[in-house]
Amino acid sequence: MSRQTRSRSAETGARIRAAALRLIARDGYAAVSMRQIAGEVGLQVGALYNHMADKQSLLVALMREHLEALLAALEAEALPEDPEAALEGFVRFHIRYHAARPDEVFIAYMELRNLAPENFAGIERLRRSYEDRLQAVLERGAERGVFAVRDARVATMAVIAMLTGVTTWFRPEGRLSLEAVEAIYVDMVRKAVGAGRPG
Amino acid sequence: MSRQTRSRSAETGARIRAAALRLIARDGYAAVSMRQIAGEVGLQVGALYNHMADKQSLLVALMREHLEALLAALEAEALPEDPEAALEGFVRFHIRYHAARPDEVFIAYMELRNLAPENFAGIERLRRSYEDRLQAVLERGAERGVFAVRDARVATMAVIAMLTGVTTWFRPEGRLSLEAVEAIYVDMVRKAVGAGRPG
DNA sequence: GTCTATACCACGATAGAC
DNA sequence: GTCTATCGTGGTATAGAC
Repeated sequence: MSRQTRSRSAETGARIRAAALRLIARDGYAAVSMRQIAGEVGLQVGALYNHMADKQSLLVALMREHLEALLAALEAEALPEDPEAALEGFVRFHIRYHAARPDEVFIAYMELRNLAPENFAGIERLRRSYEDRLQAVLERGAERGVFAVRDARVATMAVIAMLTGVTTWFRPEGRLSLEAVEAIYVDMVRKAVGAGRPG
Repeated sequence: MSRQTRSRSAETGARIRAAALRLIARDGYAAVSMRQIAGEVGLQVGALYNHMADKQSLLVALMREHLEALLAALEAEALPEDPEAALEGFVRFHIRYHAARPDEVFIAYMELRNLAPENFAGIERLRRSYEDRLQAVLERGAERGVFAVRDARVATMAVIAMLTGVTTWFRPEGRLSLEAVEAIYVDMVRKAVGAGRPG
């Protein structure tokens, strides 16, 4: 009854977000209409507004869900304490997680400008919190003298940009397996931050 | 006369593209209306169509102009033949050129999905041609044994993603000067591709 | 919670006077 | 080459019946 109603409603909301995710990743937030999303789910436009306040909050929900899941997954990874091992773990995790979710990644990076300022701030905080995990690894390695990093913040941004870039060209059916790509990036990132060098 | 008319017309076209560049970089192609662009230039909507066939060809013109200028500027740079020197030259050039043109860069990377397929192909060819300049440097270095690169194509994509990422956070009034940022990236990129190591 | 119907507005693009 | 005016379409969001 009430439980069934609630669960059915929650399910519809999830189906709406799933459809919106796919459409927005393909065409962009501004180019996707509420009518399109409704059609994809088999609803009329008006029914969407039983599940969200407006179009903007739909976008916010997609980004927030993605970033919170990303953070939770990184937590679950439980990176080792050793900086070199933690760095390799982070690189492999980031590539694997992002390559598996190209739609979410695309939206979270490209649709930031469509967020109202108050929403932008919250999303940026989540992203920053993710970046800070990598930065902490680099700083720990630098302190211990196992990494040679001139500026941990810049190195963090450089590594994340490099890794996220994989989603723009990687195709599962392509020349290289994901495992092979991970290995190449682990190698490049390790070298970039001066890991494994004679002290 | 006819010359004046032509030059005035060309100038209006340039002002339209400049306004469109700024607006599209800020709000996205789909979110910017022809009316907005016209208003910015001080024209009525209809007048825009004296200078372009439609909205799509405006976007194509912006991207094409950017990528052609980028390629020409790289040519003008005349990278040295020595791989290590050429790599440093490319890194500094790419960061400097892109940091100075955030609007163009943003559009060229983010609005690809708004291109009709036939336009997409041409734009992608230009981008690929730019990437190939870096790839050639990496391959030459690898052949001579001065770089340690497992896969030149992947390394190319990794380096470009890393460098272009600078535009997402760099601010001239920020903590680091552009010169300082360049130096940090030269260092990281050199290490990432194994330059300057004992043979 | 979904439906039909609609309010209200903005869109890209074009026509024709000047 | 720019203007005014308009066509035809589709946008977000809401109202009220069921």
